[in-house]
Amino acid sequence: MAITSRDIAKAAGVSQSTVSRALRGDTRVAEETRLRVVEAAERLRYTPNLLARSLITNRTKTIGVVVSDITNPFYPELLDVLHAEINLSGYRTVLFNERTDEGNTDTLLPQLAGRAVDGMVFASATLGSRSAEIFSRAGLPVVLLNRRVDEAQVDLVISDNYNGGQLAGRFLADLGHRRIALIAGPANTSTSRDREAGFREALEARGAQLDERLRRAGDYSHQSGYQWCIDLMRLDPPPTAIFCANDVVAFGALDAAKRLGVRVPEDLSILGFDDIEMASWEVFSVTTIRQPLARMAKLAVRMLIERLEGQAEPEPRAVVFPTQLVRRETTAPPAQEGGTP
Amino acid sequence: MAITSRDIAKAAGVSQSTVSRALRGDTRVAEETRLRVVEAAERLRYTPNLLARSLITNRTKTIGVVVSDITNPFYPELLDVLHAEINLSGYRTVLFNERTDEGNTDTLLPQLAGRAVDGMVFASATLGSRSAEIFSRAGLPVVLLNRRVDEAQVDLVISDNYNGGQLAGRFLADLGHRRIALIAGPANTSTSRDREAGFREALEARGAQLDERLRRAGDYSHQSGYQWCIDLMRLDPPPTAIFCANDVVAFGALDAAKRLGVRVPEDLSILGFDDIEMASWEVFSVTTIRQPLARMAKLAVRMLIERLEGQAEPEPRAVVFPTQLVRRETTAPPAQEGGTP
DNA sequence: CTAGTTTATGCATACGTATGCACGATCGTC
DNA sequence: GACGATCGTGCATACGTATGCATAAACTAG
Repeated sequence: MAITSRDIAKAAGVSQSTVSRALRGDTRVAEETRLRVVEAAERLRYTPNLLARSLITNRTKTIGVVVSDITNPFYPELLDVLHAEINLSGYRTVLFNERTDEGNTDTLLPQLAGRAVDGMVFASATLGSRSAEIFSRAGLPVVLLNRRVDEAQVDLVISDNYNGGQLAGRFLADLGHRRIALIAGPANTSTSRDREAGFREALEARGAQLDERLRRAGDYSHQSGYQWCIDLMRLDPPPTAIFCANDVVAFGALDAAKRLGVRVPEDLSILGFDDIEMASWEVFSVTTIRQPLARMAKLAVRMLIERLEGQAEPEPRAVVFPTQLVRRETTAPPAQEGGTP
Repeated sequence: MAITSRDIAKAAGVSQSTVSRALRGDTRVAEETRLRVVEAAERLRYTPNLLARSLITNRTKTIGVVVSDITNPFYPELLDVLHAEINLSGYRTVLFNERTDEGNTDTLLPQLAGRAVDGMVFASATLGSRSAEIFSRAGLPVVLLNRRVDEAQVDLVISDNYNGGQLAGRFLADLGHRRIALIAGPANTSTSRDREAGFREALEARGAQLDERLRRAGDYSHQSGYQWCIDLMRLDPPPTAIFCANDVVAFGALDAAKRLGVRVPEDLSILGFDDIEMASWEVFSVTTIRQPLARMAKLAVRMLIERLEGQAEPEPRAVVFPTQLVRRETTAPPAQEGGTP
């Protein structure tokens, strides 16, 4: 049915091995026969069977990318860059959209150990998860993007989330806010943990320690921002600012504020994290802490490829990018308590 | 290095064939030896090499999904459902994020013909594109989701975009609008073409023929909605309503309106298409034409799988889902021309 | 002109699994 | 107790490609 290299061999009057060599550009094959083979291959529309090739070479030219919720706008943005960079390197992208929090590592494992991919990019590792370690130990190159995992001895590309949290805390405190709320991400993510730690440190350094009653934890979703913002604004007195662990959460909070008729930033300041594309949309225009996502994603792929092609030293590398405050329109000094006369 | 079925065979004291049969659940293998094999496999952490398996069975258990711009929120939503359904069926998802408009079908072709996937879901075919046809002709099952391609004899899952356009036109005209603008999608997409055709028909039927000076065409992006909305509102007189070929375009238009200080819906009505998740976010709350995207995506995968498993009749099927108007807060009757005294 | 070298090609095999076929063992039946 | 049926297992091979090794042909050098 399908056309194999043997068919080409027959058509070109050479052996199968010569076909293989000719098409792969082996210098030892004569120019004349190479042309004959290429011609025959094109005429018969031959395309090599990648499976058979991979079986021999033990390389699939495929990279797996794990995200936890592709519906969250944060990931498509990452995925876009990842995919482009992976393609550019001559690899394909296999997508795994796994709720890592549900602990279904088992679903992934067989697929990978089945040598279906050459390497993995984890864009959403959770702290408890041992998947990265398992894969790595199975000899599969792995790079962690955006999140850390404590034990794993793997390549790492993240931004300085602790410092990002500090920037956030400093900024809000310096604006004059004192009743500052926090909507954190999942406890088992390094991003949320580090951002919160930095945030707390900065607040404390300014004598504005985080009131535990103003702390909420969600799952980095729009829904969690929406729901917790409503919840927080019901307090008496309500917070004058909310630090959201995520831009998407900030969008949810903004939505809630609009729903409640709370004016942003006059009555409530909202601060996000990531600076995804949408954060700059006019309706949001959210002040946020920027991570250089595109550069991070690119580097992650490059590091993985390097390791795949065997040019990388064995020791795992960790690259940390700086974060940066981006001022937009969702933050302002708090309103005067008493109001104007 | 890696553990093969031969290692298991040795460990369990049977032949390689028996291992294969035992693990695949062949009934002809004795229960006792089956257990012995399974035990050995687990003990040695054996995972079958999928490449070798695929080479024999000629099935990779992998489905390719093509989207044109994963950054566009429309696609992640589709992708989420597609991926889930594909996983559920025991398949993997290979992602292709190709700007089909750039005609780089050539990048795709070798990968597929290389039997790297069992079938393809095209979520963003363009009218001119012959890729679907090519793949289909190469014996690779293909299903078109969301968009049509004229010539191709392949399975098709779309919604009634023509009728959706009619709903839009009818709704705006019946609200009393007469200066109605259109921001269309790319001319080479069936969705945009059909929506526009239905829209025009409905307007004409109400004596409110589309003014060509109020027509713009973009690329379904936020950016295009933003830019064209600003452009349209500079006209004198400006339109009182804009039908956007897409929710994302509508978001862009809303953004522009906010930027310009134009009140929505008081000064300007905005109507979208798709009803993606974000459309219901409070900041947008955009009136739109709903397509049952989740159901469409699920069906597309099911149809493909059916064809893969060979239970489907050879004739291509086309399923068309109905659309539906969803009223939210971005549409209202036009303001009185003269204003109130 | 011969021996040694280079060059171009083919032969054979391997990758790891699935499976048709054959064969030995076990069972039931009369 | 012998014979056919059934069952369980192993042998051999195939999938399509890549590659080490051998070899034939062409060439170089003395």
